[in-house]
Amino acid sequence: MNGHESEDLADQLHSAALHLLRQLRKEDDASGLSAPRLSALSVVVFGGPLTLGELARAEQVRPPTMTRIVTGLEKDGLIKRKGDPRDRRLTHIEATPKGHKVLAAGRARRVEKLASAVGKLERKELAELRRGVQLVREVVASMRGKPA
Amino acid sequence: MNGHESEDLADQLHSAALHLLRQLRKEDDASGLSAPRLSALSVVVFGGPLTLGELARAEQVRPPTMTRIVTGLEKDGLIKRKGDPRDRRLTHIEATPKGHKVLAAGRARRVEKLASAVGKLERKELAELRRGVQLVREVVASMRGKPA
DNA sequence: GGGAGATCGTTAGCACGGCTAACAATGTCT
DNA sequence: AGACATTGTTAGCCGTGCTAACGATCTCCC
Repeated sequence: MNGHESEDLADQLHSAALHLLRQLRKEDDASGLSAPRLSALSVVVFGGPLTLGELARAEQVRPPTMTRIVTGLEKDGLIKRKGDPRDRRLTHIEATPKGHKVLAAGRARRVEKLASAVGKLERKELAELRRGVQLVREVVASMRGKPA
Repeated sequence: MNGHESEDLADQLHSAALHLLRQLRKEDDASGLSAPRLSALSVVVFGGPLTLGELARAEQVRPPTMTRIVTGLEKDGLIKRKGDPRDRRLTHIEATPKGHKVLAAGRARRVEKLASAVGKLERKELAELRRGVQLVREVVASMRGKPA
């Protein structure tokens, strides 16, 4: 087994993700949204209305955590809670127009940042990066599958 | 400009990093160390003794934050503070034998996890992933260069 | 119908990590 | 010696993650 290679790769992946998020966080601060809130908002905007529990599972956090994230987003007027008439335990969550707008703005900001950071990358490298991201997604999915 | 591509890539990179870290955090929990602590310990172990300020810069956090991380690591007996006789403002930080051991163990654990997650990846994909990680590192470095 | 149990979301309370502001201690430089 | 800079710490705020416990609601089965 190529233990050494995997070992290095694990560490570098870990480190790269950590530092990338620290950088992106700074940028996303401009929208007044933390990474978890932005991520959750994104899911709500693109994933249509969904319940709090579904959102928690999608974001891989526990319900109490999602309750607070949602509360924060609602306080900012970015999303809205809606009760379900058929099952009154459920809370459906949907994005407000402002939510759509803020997400788009943050997206634009991040793109601008990434664009400058990616400026020196050749078209070919862009494709390689995209491929790498895809592989990371697969790895994460694989990890989720077999817990520990 | 290929705005659409960059936009998607930015989001996916963001999301992938976020979810990857959430998964790795669970694994690293087994060592009783959070991601920031583990990362800092790693720098100390491989980067030799260095001052708290240097460590803070390396980890891209503010000194007060690093003070607490270091305090936690010291309480666990993984690192040791050492005063500088020549400049008594400085605090040198070095890993204890236990620190080396714990880091190695966590590393092994993570490798095991990654190995299973990567099991379905072909050798070629491994190389692609490595390439992707390298590009992420460059992007992060580029971001650091031009702040905002 | 009615009670047992499952499910959903919330609240309470803990630990941690990020920040700024303010401070003491120390070093440096004029 | 005195003014200034640098280093690390403390205090205090906010956000994120968790578990435990709870109320409300739904379901299922007798």
